[in-house]
Amino acid sequence: MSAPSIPKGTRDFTPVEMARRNYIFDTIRSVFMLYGYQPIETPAMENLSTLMGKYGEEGDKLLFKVLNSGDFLAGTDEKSLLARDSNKLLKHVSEKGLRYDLTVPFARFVVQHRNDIVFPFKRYQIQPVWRADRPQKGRYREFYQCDVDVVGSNSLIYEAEMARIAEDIFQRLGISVIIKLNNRKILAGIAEVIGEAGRITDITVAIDKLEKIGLAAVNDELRQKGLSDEAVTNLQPILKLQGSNQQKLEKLTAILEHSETGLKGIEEMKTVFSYLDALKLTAEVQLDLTLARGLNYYTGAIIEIKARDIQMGSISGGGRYDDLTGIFGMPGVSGVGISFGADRIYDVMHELSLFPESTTQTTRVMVANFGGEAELAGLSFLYRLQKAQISSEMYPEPAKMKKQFTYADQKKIPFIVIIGSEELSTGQYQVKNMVTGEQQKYSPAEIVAKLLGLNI
RNA sequence: GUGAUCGUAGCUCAGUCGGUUAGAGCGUCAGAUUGUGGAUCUGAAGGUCGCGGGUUCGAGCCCCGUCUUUCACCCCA
Repeated sequence: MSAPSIPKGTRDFTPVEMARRNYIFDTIRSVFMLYGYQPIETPAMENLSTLMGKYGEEGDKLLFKVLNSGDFLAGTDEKSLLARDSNKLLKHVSEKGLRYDLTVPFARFVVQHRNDIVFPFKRYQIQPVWRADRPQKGRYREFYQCDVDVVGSNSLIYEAEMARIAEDIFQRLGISVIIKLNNRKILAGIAEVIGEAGRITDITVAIDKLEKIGLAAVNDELRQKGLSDEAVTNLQPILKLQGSNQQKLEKLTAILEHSETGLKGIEEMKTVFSYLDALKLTAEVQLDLTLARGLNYYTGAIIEIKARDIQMGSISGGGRYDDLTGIFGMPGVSGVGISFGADRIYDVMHELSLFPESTTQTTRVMVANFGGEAELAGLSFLYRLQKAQISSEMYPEPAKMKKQFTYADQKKIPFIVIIGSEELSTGQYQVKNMVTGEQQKYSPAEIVAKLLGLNI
């Protein structure tokens, strides 16, 4: 039999890793709750009809599809079978898929539960998502997203709240970040004024690469996508836009003076900046026009967060979506949210050594096992410790002391209680502090009291 | 999806031009120490060289396929 394995891009997590992951999850969760968000969960699988077409063409390809159970070929027609036409075959053999993000399932959830929800609805959701991507640095096929969203309000206060939450979380985790902001309306306005209103996606995807491949290559790509030379020329001042956020907004106001949408986007951006000011944001916030984000449901603000001092994709991203619920038959409900990539945050913290040493929580007390009557007394005392809410365990057999102590040492258990024949006769148990090496005798009641008081 | 790349003991890695029985450090286990961990010393166990096929008298090493890892593109948390 060959060694067992797990699918490409998936991972096991050891107790040490889980302690660190939980540290991240706990931090994120407590901030979400602090800002008044409530948890929900949705199934790992959604109907394919819920997922398809929400993430762009590329997203559809990256969806994991689940084969129908039973005789999955029953509903297929011979023509597409013989033609090996996977696309046509798909809808007959698969009707479910693994969730690709948490935002679309959330929109579905809101529509389905609209009568039970108080709007504006503030929810958080921490669950894994799956993408059939090729794994690479910071990219997995199964990873956790931690989403906060609020639906049922157009208030730009929530845009600012997303940034506020992000800063709060990353401050607590000790990660220094840059918050990048943009607005789809500004992007739409740009497309409008250069005379290519229908090409927002191509334009944004191309200018998103500005930093990576440079101005010339972006222009080449734009022409290749079919933009006129004139449009590309008109785009240049926008691509070359520099200065402070305010200066950029002023220049943009002039450039977009004939685009109503564009001006609205600028107005929104200014309002968000004023809110951020009031919320005392201290992280660097950049107006970044190259920030586009491929997910095609965003309509207003776009937010993305990158860690400083490290080469890693964005560790958090989100934005405003005006009509995601409309796709599911509930129009006119606007939402805004942000997603934190727990696995990338882990990788950043690991590489920058930001985890506190004490994330691993283990047993606090081990009761040594001497067998016979001593074993029974040990068990009784063990239960007494556990009733007092002290995390404790007993060594399972009367092995050599060396072995029992080595076990406690390796598990970093800070205390050992020794109950042997001598202790049984005096009623005074030995307590060894594994950090200092000190050892003293106490009555059982004293031990419990001491451990509760020590709080180590 | 396209193009590269990696895989040898639990971990990190050596392994010459294709040549006998594949090595080291760390870790593990046992003992030195029969009621006391970390340090030291002694010893031991541990391998289908990712998997499958091929070339060869002979393959860890060469060739093909496959899986996995890492990386770039695409896209993204």
